[in-house]
Amino acid sequence: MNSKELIVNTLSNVVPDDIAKEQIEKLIEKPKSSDLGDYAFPTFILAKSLHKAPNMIAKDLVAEINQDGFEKIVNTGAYVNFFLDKGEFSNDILHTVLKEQADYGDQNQGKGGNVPIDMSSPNIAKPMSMGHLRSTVIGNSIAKIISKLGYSPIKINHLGDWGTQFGKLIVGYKKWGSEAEVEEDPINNLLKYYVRFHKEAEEKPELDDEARAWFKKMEDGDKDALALWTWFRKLSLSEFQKVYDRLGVEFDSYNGEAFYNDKMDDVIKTIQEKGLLEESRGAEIVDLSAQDLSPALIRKTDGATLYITRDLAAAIYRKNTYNFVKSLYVVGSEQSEHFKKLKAVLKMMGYDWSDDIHHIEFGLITTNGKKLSTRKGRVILLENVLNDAVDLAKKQIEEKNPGLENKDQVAEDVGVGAVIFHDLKNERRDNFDFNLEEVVRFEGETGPYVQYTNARALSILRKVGDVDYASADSMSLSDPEAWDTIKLIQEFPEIVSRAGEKYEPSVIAKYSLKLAKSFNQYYAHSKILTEDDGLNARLALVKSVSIVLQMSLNLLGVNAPEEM
RNA sequence: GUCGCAGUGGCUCAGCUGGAUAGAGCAACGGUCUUCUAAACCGUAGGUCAUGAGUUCGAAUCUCAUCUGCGGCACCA
Repeated sequence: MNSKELIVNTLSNVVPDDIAKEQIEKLIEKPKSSDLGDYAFPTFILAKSLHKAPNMIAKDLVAEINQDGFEKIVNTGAYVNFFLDKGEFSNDILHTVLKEQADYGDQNQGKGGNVPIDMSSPNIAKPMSMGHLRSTVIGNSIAKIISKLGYSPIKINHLGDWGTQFGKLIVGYKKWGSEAEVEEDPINNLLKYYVRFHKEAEEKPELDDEARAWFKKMEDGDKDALALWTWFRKLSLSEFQKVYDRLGVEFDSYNGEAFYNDKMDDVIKTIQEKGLLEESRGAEIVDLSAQDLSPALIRKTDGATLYITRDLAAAIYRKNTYNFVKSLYVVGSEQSEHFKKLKAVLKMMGYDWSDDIHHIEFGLITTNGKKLSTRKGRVILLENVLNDAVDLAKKQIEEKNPGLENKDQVAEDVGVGAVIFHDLKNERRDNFDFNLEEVVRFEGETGPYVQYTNARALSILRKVGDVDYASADSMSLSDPEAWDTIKLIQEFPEIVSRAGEKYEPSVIAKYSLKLAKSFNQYYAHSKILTEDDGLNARLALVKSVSIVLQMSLNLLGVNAPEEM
């Protein structure tokens, strides 16, 4: 019986019969402050039926209640406050964590079901920006979280490797570029052509016609055009790979837009067969006015397909290939309309599984309050941000721990970790204005703070050497200084499932900060390494904290250096 | 115009399905390293939770309206 069940049972013996156990369980809450106990039962709802003031009810309940198994049960105002037996509780939880280790918190609500996650999806020949970072790290973290909940995530990098921008790129390259230049620094030089193209096209609209012509050649299978496309794609991909390596992200599929080129005719045919395709203003659409949405443009006036056509093909392909239980798209919230349409069209096509598609939207990153724009050259290069962060981390190490052995690796872990953590710390939907100083901050509520806490815990464990605390019979720890930390460790499984249900890595990030803070407080106020009866239990606590902190960081995709 | 998202101390944000005096972190000020890593810890100061109604025993949390900001709104993705 867990502690909550114990409380429900205890209460149900003294509360009027018309209040069901489930109802009691729903009413039980956690007080804001530990001084008020570990759980509380508000008595307001009993006031009417008992014709008594809530304060009196709480007092009477406490007088009647059986206190066995608790440290104490008292009333404060209208609340009945429960204080758990610290020794027993800590003994249970610490044993569990030390036994299960990295499996602690594992759950099986997913039952192995496949969950494709559309994430990252940078555009070929453009640098990865902070926006792509968001999609990448959020998707990666969600993959790890749902994997712990028993799902099988499939990480798909839906590369932007097709479209009219390649026509522009080819024009730009032919006019202003050279092979040597591109080989030397592919992304930046390709970007240079792209930005210049847009600048010059403002004056010379005929450039746009040229670009369209080149893209048409690509679609028609022209050898020269496709050779250039293949080359750009290959160079870009290997540049992207460098960033993914640093972020520790791997993909199960790189099927991007081009992959669906030969799969769209079938989709359009099906839409037509179901009688959904209409002509409007020279284009072919699916009318969605019944769903209060603007029409889905399936084919342009010139016969070319569009974004949604491709996404329909992709959605169907993924259902056929993976037979998913859910299909996730980690894409900015400015596209929420698009996903509503996508789901609506699928539904109209008779695919009920469209309900299993979820748009995991996130807020956009701005600079000085303005949206980033590749075309205007207003980008924040992810690589620069990572480099700056790592440099700063290196500097900190030189200052604070100059004797550290693998400084460069640790600087990489800390710098990159700070950037990832910063991105995941807040709710996904929040917009944020990019501020380098804030992103690479190492103090306070940051990734490095959590990493540092873990490193200190590990340092203690290194110091004790061969004390066999892990197999000790008793890990009973009634030290009030340690109590908040113990309770937080116990909460971890609940936190993981909440993060999974909401597709919200910030739940994990916030939790890791709370646990780190709580442990740092304990650390600052208690001497852990003293020879007394409590040593085993304290070491078990330190070990448990480090296990859970490392797991939390891991779920976020952040490394946890042993020393820093 | 319309739809969506948001509005909490100087700044950045927590606040779970409504509940006990609204919490953190930065920044400011003041303390704590001969003792387990001071990337830490402790303290002080700072908020009529955008505004106005409503529901409720009880609202930052739910409903409606208003204001402000951001984003989307047919041939980009």
